[in-house]
Amino acid sequence: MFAVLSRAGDPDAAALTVLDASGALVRSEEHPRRALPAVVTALEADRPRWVWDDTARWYPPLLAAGVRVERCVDLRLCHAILRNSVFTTESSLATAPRSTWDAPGVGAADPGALFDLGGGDAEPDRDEVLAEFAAQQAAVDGSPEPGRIALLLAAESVGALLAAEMTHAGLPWRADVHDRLLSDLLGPRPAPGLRPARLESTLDEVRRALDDDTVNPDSPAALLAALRRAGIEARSTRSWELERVEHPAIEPLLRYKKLARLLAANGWHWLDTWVSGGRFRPVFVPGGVVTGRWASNGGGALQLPQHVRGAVLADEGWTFVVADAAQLEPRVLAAMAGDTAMAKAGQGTDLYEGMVRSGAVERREQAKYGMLGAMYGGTSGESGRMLPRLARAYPRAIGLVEEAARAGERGERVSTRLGRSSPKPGSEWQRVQASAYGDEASELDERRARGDSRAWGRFTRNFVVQGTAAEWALCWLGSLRRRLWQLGAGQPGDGQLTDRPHLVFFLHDEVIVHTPEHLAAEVAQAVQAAADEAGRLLFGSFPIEFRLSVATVRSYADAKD
DNA sequence: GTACTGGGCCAC
DNA sequence: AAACGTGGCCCAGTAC
Repeated sequence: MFAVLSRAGDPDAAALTVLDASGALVRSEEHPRRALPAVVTALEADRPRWVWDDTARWYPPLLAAGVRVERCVDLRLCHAILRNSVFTTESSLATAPRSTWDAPGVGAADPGALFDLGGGDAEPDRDEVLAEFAAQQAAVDGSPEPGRIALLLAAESVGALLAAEMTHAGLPWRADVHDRLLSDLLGPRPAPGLRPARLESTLDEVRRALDDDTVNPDSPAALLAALRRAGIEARSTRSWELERVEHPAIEPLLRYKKLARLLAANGWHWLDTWVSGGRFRPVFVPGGVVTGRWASNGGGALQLPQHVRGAVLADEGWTFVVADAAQLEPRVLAAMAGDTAMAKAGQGTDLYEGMVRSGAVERREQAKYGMLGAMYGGTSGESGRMLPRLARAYPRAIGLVEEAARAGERGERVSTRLGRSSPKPGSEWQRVQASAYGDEASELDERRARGDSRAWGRFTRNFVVQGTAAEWALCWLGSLRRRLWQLGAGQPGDGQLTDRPHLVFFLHDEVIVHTPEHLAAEVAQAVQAAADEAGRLLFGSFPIEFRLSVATVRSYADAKD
């Protein structure tokens, strides 16, 4: 059963259209928007799949009213997948001209879209939503891989629910602890426009050592000039480069850079802007990255530095279960390539250790950097040296990424396990390639074409692995979400999402669950069970293990080993 | 004032 | 070890 929500004639009302499992109309009605929480709650008992144009439009007001739904179809996210997938190229959805369904959705709109009045912010009406839903079902039904695509659409959609739920719940964040942490490192909070005391005194040290009492180290150009005047032959002011320079100014300068970065990125201003009511509420953007990873808006949720994680503290009587998937990408690669040797190396152990034990390489670091290089397209250093040995030991896994790279170099699309496909390279790329084959092609043209071609190959090489890992992660999230909700049932006050164990953070291969303390052990089991389920959903009976490192901690800072 | 770019650094 | 994938976001500097 499907329950379709859309715009009604009256802007203060919404249209509800109920379809049976075959898509036949059951009933159609209109409700005032303020009545939606009650209407949705009543219908949710029948476990419909809610169908709407954009989860970020419909779900937050429901959550604010205390209403959680079990499942949905996010038509905009699904459209983006079907539009581009090599599994649905023949569908009328994929061959139709671009429409408002191809525009970024609510909350994901780029600033340039402000002038695009036909953009994704315009709410489609009932007929438009029903037509799009039908077109999507037809695209799936006509696909050579309907099962995979359908799973991907379901996973993408449950991700959209979860993204809204995590923003709603927020990541517990103790502003007082954060403030103390900043004061300890930087000195007390200064008046606006002034540097904190510790930063100021560190700056003095730098200036004295450079014999330059005005240099601003926040300006790379000015800093580089000052370093040169002091006899330091640096090509840039990057920390990793400066680390190798012997000069009394370097140590305080590196210390200054660390402190300045902390202040700028996660200082008091960040705290004022992004933390309120004891919660940090980033906006997650499902499907925001071409590979299918999530992006985020506001507060830099993709880059919470280790320094400040001590401020992430569970509520009284609650705790965190923090889990991350160990060596997720190489495990995903092993499974998608059907590389039983690599899969076996990861059984019951750290994958890289297993690769050492199997004799492929001597040291864990070699396995790690070798695999990272193989998945990113690295050629230099340790990773480049290890590639031939890895290719001998794991020909199927390495062969898969090499093949993806060659396809990208030719300008072809590649796909993930479930059928998310890479975009075609842009017209400029095509032009550069074509120019290298022209009669008057210069050596420069050829070099540029070769460079662009390899760069696109590195993108497609990484796309298949990163994108399939993102699919695994979505399945993991979806399964975990369901398990957590069930775990919390029957607890006193289990009506609200945040009364039960619930997800509060997700980053590529890592989750944080906020849970009442007495349920922590069951949550930890659920997290692993969900990982196992995700593995089966993507790879069936292929013997790949998805190992997690799971920590039950009151502070996020204590989660890393 | 706003828009944009390059340098730099954080995360996975 | 340092150039090799995906992001967000800060600052300085420049153009308008």
